[in-house]
Amino acid sequence: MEENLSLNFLEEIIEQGLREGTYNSILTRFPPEPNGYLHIGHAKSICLNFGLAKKYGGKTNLRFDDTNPVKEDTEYVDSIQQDIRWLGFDWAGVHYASDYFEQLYEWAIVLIKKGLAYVDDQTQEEIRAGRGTVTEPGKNSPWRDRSVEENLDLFERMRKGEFADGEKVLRAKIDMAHPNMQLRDPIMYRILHANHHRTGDKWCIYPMYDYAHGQSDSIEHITHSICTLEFDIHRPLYDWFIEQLGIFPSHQYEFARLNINYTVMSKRKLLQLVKEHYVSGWDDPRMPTICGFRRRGYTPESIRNFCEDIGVAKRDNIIDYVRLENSLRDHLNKVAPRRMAVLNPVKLVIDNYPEGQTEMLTAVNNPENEADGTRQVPFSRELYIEREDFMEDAPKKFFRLSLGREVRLRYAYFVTAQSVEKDAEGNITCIHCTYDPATRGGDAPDGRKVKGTLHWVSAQHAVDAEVRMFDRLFATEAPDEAPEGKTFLDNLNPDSLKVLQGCKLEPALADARMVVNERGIEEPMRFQFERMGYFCTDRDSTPEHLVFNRACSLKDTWAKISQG
RNA sequence: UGUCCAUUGGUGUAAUGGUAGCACAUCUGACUCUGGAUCAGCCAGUCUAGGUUCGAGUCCUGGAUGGACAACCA
Repeated sequence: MEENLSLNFLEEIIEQGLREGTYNSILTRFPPEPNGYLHIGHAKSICLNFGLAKKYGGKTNLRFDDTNPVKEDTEYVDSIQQDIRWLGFDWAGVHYASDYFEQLYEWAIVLIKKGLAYVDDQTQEEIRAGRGTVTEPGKNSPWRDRSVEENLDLFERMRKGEFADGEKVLRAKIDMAHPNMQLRDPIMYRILHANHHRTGDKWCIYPMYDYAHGQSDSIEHITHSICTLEFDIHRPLYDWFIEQLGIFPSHQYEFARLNINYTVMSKRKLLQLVKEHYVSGWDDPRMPTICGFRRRGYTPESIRNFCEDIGVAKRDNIIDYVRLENSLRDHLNKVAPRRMAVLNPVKLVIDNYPEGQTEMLTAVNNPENEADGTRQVPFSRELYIEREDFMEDAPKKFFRLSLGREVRLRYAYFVTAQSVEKDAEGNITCIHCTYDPATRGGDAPDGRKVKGTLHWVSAQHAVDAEVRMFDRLFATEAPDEAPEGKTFLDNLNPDSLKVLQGCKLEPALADARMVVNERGIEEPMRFQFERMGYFCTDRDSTPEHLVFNRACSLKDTWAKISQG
C-alpha cells in the first residue's frame, strides 16, 4: 500500500482551512466555457477539482461560463458533460453563469449606487488607448464622473436595447493608474445584440468574465475556485468585487496548466486542425481531446492516473508525452485481453505438417490476470506471420526467424525455416519451414531453448481487418515554436497515421465491437495484439469490415530512434 | 525598462530552518513462451551573489532566467 504522504499546495491550503475552521467542507467547481471540446489540459483541472472535493468529502459543481454568446454553443455543452462523465466524475449540480444574469445585473446597480461603476461612452479604441501600457499609467475616461442617477438611467437603457453594440460599456471605477492593468477600470458589461444558447434574446448586455466568474462562485458558495496561472493577476479584481458587494467570500487559487511535448493544447489551434481537415474531427484519435483519447483507446483510469502522477504546482511544466502512453500501458497491461494479429502478413507453410489438419491450441488471455482464463486458437499447415519477423540472412542479435534458425510459434510449436519463395521483384512471398511435433504447446521435452517467440494466425481461419497505426500528431517537441514564416502546422508529423489493410486476425477477434459502458457511454473494446501494441475497435468498425486503432506500442521506441 | 508568479537530476514532483527523497525516462543485469511485463541496480539535482543562523533548497537583499498582464475573450 503506497500512500502519497506529501501534500500538494492546494491540499495544504484546504487542510489548513479545515483545521482553522474557515469552512467545514469544501465545494469546488469546474467552469468550462462551452466554446470547444475538452482536452487533456482540462482533464488535469477536472481531476484536480473533483479529486480534491472527493478527498476531503466535498462536492464539485459543473458550471458553464457562458457569458459570450457569439462563441458558445449547446454542441459543446453536451460534449463537455459526456467527457466529464466518461472520465468518471459526477457533479453535484450543473449550473450556468447565464442563470445568474439577473442577480449580476442587480449587483451592478449596487456598485453604481456606491459610485463604484460607471457607464462609459468611449469607443473601443478610445478605451484601449486610455488604458495606458504595462509601463505607463492610463487616463481617466471623460465619462468617469457621471452622476449615479445618470449611470443608473444609462445602464437600464443599455439593458433595454436602446444602444447599439459597442456604443457603451459599464466599467468598474477603480484606478486608471494601477500597476496591475486588470484594475484599470475593467469592463463589467458590454452590449451584444446576440442570441444566447440558453437565454435567447432576453439580454443584449452580457457580463465580462471578471465580473461574472467570482460572483457565480460566490452565489454557489464555492470555497475553492481553482484556475490556471494566467488568472493570478485577476485575483485582486476577483476579491474586489466580492468585497465591495459584501457577498460570500469565495477564494481563487492558481495552478500551472498542463503542457505536453509533441502536442498543442490551445483551443484555437485544435479548432484550426479540425476546421482545416488536418485531422478527421474533434475525436480524431491523434487529437489531445478527451474524446480523441477515448477513440484512441485510452481508458478513463489511465488519464486519471496520469493526472495524479504529474502532480500539481505553480511552476510551468512540460510533461513528456511518454508518461501519458506509459500510464495507458500500465493500465492496459493489467486489463487488456491478449490476441494474436498479424499486421503485415507473409505466408508461412509447415511442409511436414499434415495437409488439411486443424488443431486447437490453448492460449492464455492475459498472463497478468489468471482469472481471464484461456481460449482456443486454431492451428494449421498454412499460417501468416509478421513480415518483419523473418530475415533470410540475419545478424546474430536478430532473435526471430531466419533460414536454418528455430523459433517458437506462441502456444504452438517450434519451427525451423528451410527455404523461401520470391516473386519477380525479389520479395518473399512464402516461407517454408518444418516443425517439431514434440514441441506442441510451445515447450521442448528435451529442454532446448529458442531465442524468439512469434505470433501467428492460421491462414484459413484468419479474419481480415483494417488497422490504423497512429503516432504522434507532431514531429517536434514544441510544435508551437515555428521558425520565421512557418506555423505549428509545419510541425505536423507526416507519419502520424498509416492505414493497414488486409491484416490477419485470430478468429476470436471477429466479434470485437464498440460497447456501451456502465455509465452509458460508447467505448471501444481494447486488446493487446501480442508483440505489436495495444489496439481498440474504432467506431467505423462493422462486422463486415473490422477496423482497429493502435492506441500505443508496447514500449516507447522514439527515444532510441532519435538517438540514432 | 511597471506589477505579479515561478526557478530542486533529462522530465515531473517532495523535503514547511535540521540526513536533498520519490516517480518517469535513460543505461546495466536477472528472469521470461510477448525484444512486453516483472525484479534488482547505476547515472544524475537545489539558477546566481551576498546576508541572517550552530545550521539555509527553505528566511532576507540584490542579480539572472522563464512565464503572465496593455480583448467590449475566458
